[in-house]
Amino acid sequence: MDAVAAQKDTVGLPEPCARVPVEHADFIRQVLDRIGDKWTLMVVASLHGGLMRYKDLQSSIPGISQRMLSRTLSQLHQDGLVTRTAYAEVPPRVEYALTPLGASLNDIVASLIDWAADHHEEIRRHRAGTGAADAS
Amino acid sequence: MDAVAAQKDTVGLPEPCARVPVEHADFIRQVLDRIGDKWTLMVVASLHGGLMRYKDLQSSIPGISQRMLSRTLSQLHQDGLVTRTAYAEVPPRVEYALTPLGASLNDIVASLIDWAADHHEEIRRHRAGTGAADAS
DNA sequence: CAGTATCCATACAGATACTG
DNA sequence: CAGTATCTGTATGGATACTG
Repeated sequence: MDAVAAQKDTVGLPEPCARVPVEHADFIRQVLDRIGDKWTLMVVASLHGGLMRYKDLQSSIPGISQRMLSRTLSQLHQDGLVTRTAYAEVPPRVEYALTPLGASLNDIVASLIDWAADHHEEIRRHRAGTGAADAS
Repeated sequence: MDAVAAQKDTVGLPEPCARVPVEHADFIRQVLDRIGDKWTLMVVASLHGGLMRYKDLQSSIPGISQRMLSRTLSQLHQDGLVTRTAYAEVPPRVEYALTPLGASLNDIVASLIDWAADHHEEIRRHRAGTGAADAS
Protein backbone atom coordinates (compact mmCIF):
# COMPACT_ATOMS: atom_id res chain seq x y z
CA MET A 1 0.00 0.00 0.00
CA ASP A 2 0.91 3.60 0.30
CA ALA A 3 2.50 3.00 3.66
CA VAL A 4 5.84 2.53 2.00
CA ALA A 5 6.36 6.24 1.87
CA ALA A 6 5.88 6.59 5.59
CA GLN A 7 9.46 5.78 6.54
CA LYS A 8 10.91 9.02 5.42
CA ASP A 9 9.42 11.83 3.47
CA THR A 10 11.02 15.11 2.43
CA VAL A 11 12.95 13.68 -0.41
CA GLY A 12 15.21 16.68 -0.47
CA LEU A 13 18.21 16.87 1.76
CA PRO A 14 17.23 18.56 4.97
CA GLU A 15 19.34 16.12 6.90
CA PRO A 16 22.80 17.00 8.12
CA CYS A 17 24.41 14.31 6.03
CA ALA A 18 28.11 14.90 6.27
CA ARG A 19 28.66 13.23 2.94
CA VAL A 20 29.48 15.24 -0.12
CA PRO A 21 26.57 14.23 -2.33
CA VAL A 22 26.11 16.50 -5.27
CA GLU A 23 26.42 19.85 -3.65
CA HIS A 24 30.11 20.04 -4.39
CA ALA A 25 29.67 18.20 -7.61
CA ASP A 26 32.22 20.34 -9.37
CA PHE A 27 35.33 18.48 -8.32
CA ILE A 28 33.52 15.17 -8.24
CA ARG A 29 32.66 15.97 -11.81
CA GLN A 30 36.30 16.61 -12.60
CA VAL A 31 37.51 13.42 -11.01
CA LEU A 32 34.76 11.41 -12.62
CA ASP A 33 35.54 12.92 -15.99
CA ARG A 34 39.12 11.91 -15.59
CA ILE A 35 38.73 8.42 -14.26
CA GLY A 36 35.47 7.85 -16.07
CA ASP A 37 37.05 7.26 -19.43
CA LYS A 38 37.52 3.85 -20.90
CA TRP A 39 41.08 3.13 -19.85
CA THR A 40 42.26 5.18 -16.89
CA LEU A 41 41.20 2.74 -14.23
CA MET A 42 42.60 -0.15 -16.22
CA VAL A 43 45.97 1.55 -16.47
CA VAL A 44 45.97 2.41 -12.80
CA ALA A 45 45.06 -1.16 -12.00
CA SER A 46 47.85 -2.44 -14.21
CA LEU A 47 50.33 -0.23 -12.46
CA HIS A 48 49.51 -1.64 -9.06
CA GLY A 49 52.43 -4.02 -9.20
CA GLY A 50 55.11 -1.40 -9.58
CA LEU A 51 57.20 -0.11 -12.44
CA MET A 52 56.00 -0.87 -15.90
CA ARG A 53 57.21 0.08 -19.31
CA TYR A 54 55.09 1.41 -22.10
CA LYS A 55 55.02 -1.78 -24.06
CA ASP A 56 54.42 -3.89 -21.00
CA LEU A 57 51.40 -1.81 -20.17
CA GLN A 58 50.14 -2.22 -23.67
CA SER A 59 50.58 -5.95 -23.44
CA SER A 60 48.94 -5.95 -20.07
CA ILE A 61 45.82 -4.21 -21.26
CA PRO A 62 44.36 -6.27 -24.09
CA GLY A 63 42.40 -3.91 -26.28
CA ILE A 64 44.23 -0.64 -25.75
CA SER A 65 45.86 1.26 -28.59
CA GLN A 66 49.01 3.34 -28.54
CA ARG A 67 47.05 6.48 -28.77
CA MET A 68 44.81 5.68 -25.84
CA LEU A 69 47.68 4.42 -23.72
CA SER A 70 49.73 7.53 -24.41
CA ARG A 71 46.78 9.78 -23.74
CA THR A 72 45.83 8.06 -20.53
CA LEU A 73 49.40 7.99 -19.32
CA SER A 74 49.80 11.67 -20.09
CA GLN A 75 46.67 12.60 -18.20
CA LEU A 76 47.69 10.47 -15.28
CA HIS A 77 51.12 12.02 -15.30
CA GLN A 78 49.71 15.51 -15.56
CA ASP A 79 47.51 14.88 -12.59
CA GLY A 80 50.42 13.56 -10.60
CA LEU A 81 49.11 10.05 -10.31
CA VAL A 82 51.94 8.38 -12.13
CA THR A 83 55.61 9.07 -12.51
CA ARG A 84 57.30 8.95 -15.85
CA THR A 85 60.95 8.07 -16.04
CA ALA A 86 62.49 8.28 -19.47
CA TYR A 87 65.92 6.90 -20.22
CA ALA A 88 67.04 8.69 -23.30
CA GLU A 89 69.26 5.81 -24.31
CA VAL A 90 69.76 4.00 -27.52
CA PRO A 91 66.84 1.70 -26.92
CA PRO A 92 64.33 4.16 -25.55
CA ARG A 93 63.04 2.97 -22.25
CA VAL A 94 60.30 4.70 -20.29
CA GLU A 95 59.02 3.44 -17.02
CA TYR A 96 55.80 4.35 -15.35
CA ALA A 97 54.79 3.92 -11.76
CA LEU A 98 52.10 5.06 -9.41
CA THR A 99 52.82 7.99 -7.16
CA PRO A 100 51.51 7.84 -3.59
CA LEU A 101 48.54 9.78 -4.85
CA GLY A 102 47.99 7.28 -7.62
CA ALA A 103 48.42 4.45 -5.16
CA SER A 104 45.72 5.90 -2.97
CA LEU A 105 43.41 5.95 -5.96
CA ASN A 106 44.49 2.46 -6.81
CA ASP A 107 43.27 1.36 -3.44
CA ILE A 108 39.79 2.47 -4.35
CA VAL A 109 40.13 1.03 -7.81
CA ALA A 110 41.03 -2.24 -6.21
CA SER A 111 37.87 -2.04 -4.15
CA LEU A 112 35.93 -1.38 -7.30
CA ILE A 113 37.49 -4.30 -9.10
CA ASP A 114 36.86 -6.45 -6.09
CA TRP A 115 33.27 -5.33 -6.10
CA ALA A 116 32.99 -6.06 -9.79
CA ALA A 117 34.45 -9.50 -9.31
CA ASP A 118 32.10 -10.18 -6.46
CA HIS A 119 28.89 -8.94 -7.99
CA HIS A 120 29.17 -9.16 -11.73
CA GLU A 121 27.30 -12.45 -11.74
CA GLU A 122 24.48 -10.91 -9.79
CA ILE A 123 24.39 -8.00 -12.18
CA ARG A 124 24.28 -10.31 -15.14
CA ARG A 125 21.45 -12.24 -13.56
CA HIS A 126 19.50 -9.07 -13.10
CA ARG A 127 20.29 -7.93 -16.57
CA ALA A 128 18.94 -11.17 -17.99
CA GLY A 129 15.65 -10.87 -16.16
CA THR A 130 15.08 -7.77 -14.15
CA GLY A 131 13.88 -9.30 -10.92
CA ALA A 132 11.51 -11.47 -12.89
CA ALA A 133 11.66 -14.88 -14.46
CA ASP A 134 14.54 -15.85 -16.63
CA ALA A 135 14.13 -14.67 -20.18
CA SER A 136 16.76 -16.68 -22.02
CA MET B 1 71.71 -8.82 -32.23
CA ASP B 2 69.96 -6.42 -30.04
CA ALA B 3 68.70 -7.07 -26.60
CA VAL B 4 65.19 -7.60 -27.89
CA ALA B 5 65.19 -11.11 -26.53
CA ALA B 6 64.53 -9.74 -23.10
CA GLN B 7 60.82 -9.59 -23.74
CA LYS B 8 60.35 -13.22 -22.88
CA ASP B 9 59.54 -12.48 -19.28
CA THR B 10 58.03 -9.91 -16.96
CA VAL B 11 55.41 -8.71 -19.36
CA GLY B 12 52.82 -10.32 -17.20
CA LEU B 13 52.82 -10.22 -13.47
CA PRO B 14 55.37 -12.54 -11.93
CA GLU B 15 54.38 -11.58 -8.45
CA PRO B 16 51.80 -13.59 -6.52
CA CYS B 17 49.43 -10.69 -6.34
CA ALA B 18 46.03 -12.05 -5.50
CA ARG B 19 44.37 -9.05 -7.09
CA VAL B 20 42.36 -9.32 -10.26
CA PRO B 21 44.37 -7.02 -12.51
CA VAL B 22 43.58 -7.30 -16.15
CA GLU B 23 43.42 -10.99 -16.63
CA HIS B 24 39.72 -11.09 -15.99
CA ALA B 25 39.31 -7.75 -17.63
CA ASP B 26 36.07 -8.79 -19.29
CA PHE B 27 33.75 -8.19 -16.38
CA ILE B 28 35.83 -5.32 -15.09
CA ARG B 29 35.30 -3.89 -18.52
CA GLN B 30 31.58 -4.38 -18.22
CA VAL B 31 31.34 -2.78 -14.83
CA LEU B 32 33.57 0.08 -15.86
CA ASP B 33 31.55 0.63 -18.98
CA ARG B 34 28.43 0.84 -16.91
CA ILE B 35 29.62 3.04 -14.08
CA GLY B 36 32.10 4.87 -16.26
CA ASP B 37 29.51 7.02 -17.92
CA LYS B 38 28.91 10.59 -17.01
CA TRP B 39 26.05 10.23 -14.55
CA THR B 40 25.78 6.77 -13.04
CA LEU B 41 27.97 7.46 -10.06
CA MET B 42 26.27 10.78 -9.49
CA VAL B 43 22.87 9.13 -9.45
CA VAL B 44 24.05 6.40 -7.12
CA ALA B 45 25.56 9.02 -4.87
CA SER B 46 22.34 10.97 -4.88
CA LEU B 47 20.41 7.90 -3.91
CA HIS B 48 22.49 7.32 -0.83
CA GLY B 49 19.93 9.03 1.37
CA GLY B 50 17.06 6.72 0.56
CA LEU B 51 13.99 6.98 -1.60
CA MET B 52 13.98 9.66 -4.23
CA ARG B 53 11.54 10.62 -6.91
CA TYR B 54 12.44 11.30 -10.49
CA LYS B 55 12.12 15.02 -10.25
CA ASP B 56 13.99 15.18 -6.98
CA LEU B 57 16.85 13.34 -8.53
CA GLN B 58 16.86 15.74 -11.40
CA SER B 59 16.90 18.65 -9.02
CA SER B 60 19.61 17.01 -7.02
CA ILE B 61 21.94 16.54 -9.96
CA PRO B 62 22.50 19.97 -11.50
CA GLY B 63 23.32 19.44 -15.13
CA ILE B 64 21.46 16.23 -15.89
CA SER B 65 18.77 16.03 -18.53
CA GLN B 66 15.62 13.92 -18.55
CA ARG B 67 17.07 11.68 -21.16
CA MET B 68 20.24 10.99 -19.23
CA LEU B 69 18.44 10.55 -15.95
CA SER B 70 15.97 8.12 -17.48
CA ARG B 71 18.71 6.24 -19.23
CA THR B 72 20.90 5.98 -16.18
CA LEU B 73 18.02 4.97 -13.98
CA SER B 74 16.98 2.31 -16.47
CA GLN B 75 20.45 0.86 -16.62
CA LEU B 76 20.75 0.88 -12.88
CA HIS B 77 17.39 -0.78 -12.55
CA GLN B 78 18.23 -3.34 -15.17
CA ASP B 79 21.39 -4.23 -13.33
CA GLY B 80 19.52 -4.55 -10.09
CA LEU B 81 21.20 -1.65 -8.39
CA VAL B 82 18.11 0.42 -7.85
CA THR B 83 14.49 -0.37 -7.25
CA ARG B 84 11.77 1.37 -9.16
CA THR B 85 8.37 1.79 -7.56
CA ALA B 86 5.77 3.32 -9.81
CA TYR B 87 2.43 4.45 -8.51
CA ALA B 88 0.25 4.51 -11.58
CA GLU B 89 -2.08 6.98 -10.02
CA VAL B 90 -3.50 10.25 -11.14
CA PRO B 91 -0.38 12.15 -10.21
CA PRO B 92 2.28 9.79 -11.49
CA ARG B 93 4.80 9.14 -8.79
CA VAL B 94 7.85 6.97 -9.18
CA GLU B 95 10.32 6.39 -6.42
CA TYR B 96 13.81 5.07 -6.75
CA ALA B 97 16.04 3.57 -4.14
CA LEU B 98 19.24 1.65 -3.93
CA THR B 99 19.07 -2.10 -3.57
CA PRO B 100 21.54 -3.80 -1.23
CA LEU B 101 23.68 -4.36 -4.29
CA GLY B 102 23.47 -0.71 -5.20
CA ALA B 103 24.22 0.23 -1.64
CA SER B 104 27.37 -1.87 -1.72
CA LEU B 105 28.46 0.01 -4.80
CA ASN B 106 27.51 3.24 -3.14
CA ASP B 107 29.95 2.44 -0.40
CA ILE B 108 32.76 2.41 -2.93
CA VAL B 109 31.38 5.47 -4.64
CA ALA B 110 31.46 7.22 -1.31
CA SER B 111 35.11 6.27 -0.98
CA LEU B 112 35.73 7.65 -4.42
CA ILE B 113 33.98 10.90 -3.61
CA ASP B 114 35.88 11.08 -0.38
CA TRP B 115 39.09 10.55 -2.27
CA ALA B 116 38.14 13.20 -4.76
CA ALA B 117 37.33 15.64 -2.02
CA ASP B 118 40.60 14.89 -0.30
CA HIS B 119 42.93 15.05 -3.27
CA HIS B 120 41.36 17.26 -5.89
CA GLU B 121 43.49 20.18 -4.75
CA GLU B 122 46.62 18.12 -5.11
CA ILE B 123 45.54 17.05 -8.56
CA ARG B 124 44.87 20.61 -9.57
CA ARG B 125 48.28 21.64 -8.32
CA HIS B 126 49.91 18.95 -10.38
CA ARG B 127 47.83 19.85 -13.38
CA ALA B 128 49.00 23.43 -13.14
CA GLY B 129 52.66 22.50 -13.05
CA THR B 130 53.51 18.91 -13.62
CA GLY B 131 55.97 18.22 -10.87
CA ALA B 132 57.83 21.43 -11.57
CA ALA B 133 57.40 24.93 -10.31
CA ASP B 134 55.06 27.09 -12.24
CA ALA B 135 56.96 29.93 -13.84
CA SER B 136 54.18 31.75 -15.60
C1' DC C 1 4.87 14.28 -12.88
C1' DA C 2 7.35 10.81 -15.35
C1' DG C 3 9.20 9.28 -19.32
C1' DT C 4 10.13 8.38 -24.29
C1' DA C 5 11.51 9.57 -29.15
C1' DT C 6 13.86 12.31 -32.41
C1' DC C 7 17.56 15.08 -33.96
C1' DC C 8 22.05 16.86 -33.45
C1' DA C 9 26.79 18.16 -31.60
C1' DT C 10 30.76 16.65 -29.86
C1' DA C 11 34.03 14.04 -27.33
C1' DC C 12 35.85 9.62 -27.15
C1' DA C 13 38.19 6.05 -29.08
C1' DG C 14 40.48 3.01 -32.91
C1' DA C 15 43.54 2.29 -37.10
C1' DT C 16 47.22 3.81 -39.52
C1' DA C 17 51.36 6.13 -40.56
C1' DC C 18 55.09 8.60 -39.28
C1' DT C 19 58.97 10.46 -36.12
C1' DG C 20 62.68 10.50 -32.33
C1' DC D 1 60.96 1.05 -28.13
C1' DA D 2 58.20 5.05 -27.28
C1' DG D 3 55.25 8.33 -28.81
C1' DT D 4 52.70 11.73 -31.74
C1' DA D 5 49.63 13.30 -35.73
C1' DT D 6 45.84 12.69 -38.76
C1' DC D 7 41.65 10.81 -40.24
C1' DT D 8 37.43 8.70 -39.29
C1' DG D 9 33.69 6.00 -36.95
C1' DT D 10 30.86 5.57 -33.11
C1' DA D 11 28.89 6.17 -28.67
C1' DT D 12 27.76 9.54 -25.45
C1' DG D 13 25.23 13.17 -24.10
C1' DG D 14 22.14 17.48 -24.67
C1' DA D 15 17.84 20.16 -26.41
C1' DT D 16 13.44 19.81 -27.75
C1' DA D 17 8.96 17.95 -28.46
C1' DC D 18 5.67 14.75 -27.52
C1' DT D 19 3.00 11.00 -24.81
C1' DG D 20 0.92 8.40 -20.68
